[in-house]
Amino acid sequence: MGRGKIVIRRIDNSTSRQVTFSKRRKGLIKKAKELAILCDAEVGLMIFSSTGKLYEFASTSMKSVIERYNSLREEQQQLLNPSLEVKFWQREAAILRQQLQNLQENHRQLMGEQLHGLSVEDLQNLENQLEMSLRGVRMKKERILTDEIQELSQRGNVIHQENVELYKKVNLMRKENMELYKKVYGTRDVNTSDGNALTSYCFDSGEGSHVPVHLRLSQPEPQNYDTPNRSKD
Amino acid sequence: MGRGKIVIRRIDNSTSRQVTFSKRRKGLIKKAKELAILCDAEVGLMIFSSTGKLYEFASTSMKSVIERYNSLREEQQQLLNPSLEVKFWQREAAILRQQLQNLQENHRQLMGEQLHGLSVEDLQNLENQLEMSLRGVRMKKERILTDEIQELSQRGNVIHQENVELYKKVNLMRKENMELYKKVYGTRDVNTSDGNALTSYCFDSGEGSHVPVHLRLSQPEPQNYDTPNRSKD
DNA sequence: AACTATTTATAAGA
DNA sequence: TTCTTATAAATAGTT
Repeated sequence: MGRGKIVIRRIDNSTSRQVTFSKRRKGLIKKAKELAILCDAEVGLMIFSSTGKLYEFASTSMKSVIERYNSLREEQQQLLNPSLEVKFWQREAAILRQQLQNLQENHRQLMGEQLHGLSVEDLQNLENQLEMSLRGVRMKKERILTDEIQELSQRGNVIHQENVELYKKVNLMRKENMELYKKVYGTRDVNTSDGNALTSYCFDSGEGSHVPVHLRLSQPEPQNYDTPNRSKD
Repeated sequence: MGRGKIVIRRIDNSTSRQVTFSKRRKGLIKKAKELAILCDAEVGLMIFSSTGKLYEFASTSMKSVIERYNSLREEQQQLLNPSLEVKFWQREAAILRQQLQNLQENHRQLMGEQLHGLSVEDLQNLENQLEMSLRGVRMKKERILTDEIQELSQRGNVIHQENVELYKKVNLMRKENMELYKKVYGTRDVNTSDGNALTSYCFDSGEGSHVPVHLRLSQPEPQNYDTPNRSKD
């Protein structure tokens, strides 16, 4: 991650070590912040430089982090206030914090935003009605859209069928034209004769290959589009 | 540092958040280790996941780091005599308990449980919230469907254009055929002559009018379906 | 959990 | 210390 690769081992040069400490400490704290924010974690970081200077970061407060840590590492309770009452409240707060976080998680998953000051007896009925009405609208709209897709597919198929029929006719007529042409001009080279009658032959044979390209119109696609729609819901 | 740039903000998706937590926690601890080794520093790192699980790193021992930290924060420790500390945690617990109750109430309301004393204003808020949560999914689905409709419309139009071109060719060839026919059979009535050459003429003139029917294929529809989507949300 | 295209961190140099 | 730049490393999105 720099001009050259380095081995992770104590930097002998004091100045270099100081510079690297400064850079990396900054980077480490930045990453600790990002982790706390991105992942909703509580992070505490304490760094003592080789000269004894303290640098710290805590997503909440170092006190809170240490208390929490100690409540999970009870043997270190002695480091702080040994009062039983303090312990009691620490544990209480830890439990509450845990419950709060669990509930927040659920709540966010449900709504994304917070609701305030609601408490009414018919709220459940109302919510159910609301959801049902929204569901109805949604289904209706989807029905319309999928119907339209089918309609379009069918129209496309019909038009394509006509396309195919027209090609057949063109080919048929070309053959007839050929024969009539021979009857008119005998075995003479067609390219050297009256161009007026020939333009249409060349026209057709030159472009005849580009229609079949569109033969597959909307036959497999409607199914393919449907599947992701459902899996995304 | 990844396939795309990200904004440092809580990751909404729980699975993504967990994966990212796992990756970045590992990276953060690695960097803490490196800093301690490279720069001869004493580092302590505590990470509580959003589910409350503790991950820690200490270059020496967490006990040592916390002791050192506390000894450097002694002035603050002294401010927190036992009685003050108890008050601190009582306050902490009270705040958390209040938050928890608020959240629990909201949660129940969302789930349609616990219902007492509903006001119209609260109801409106709830309705809006529910609608908002549904909006995202709905819009995404509709986007997919309307995209598919446009795709089908365009394909239909392309094929229709080919159809029109083919009709032009057929008419052109019919004219040429007519003239050639006259040259072969003179002014005799065409209907009494060799039927082989005639079938295609009748075929075309009989069906020439039904293609323009499909000209309007799905030109106004995509816009019409879009509008109600927005007004309904 | 592995893969890789990208972004980010940072070693070296000024 | 801070800036710059070439390069190593981390990691976001994907499979």
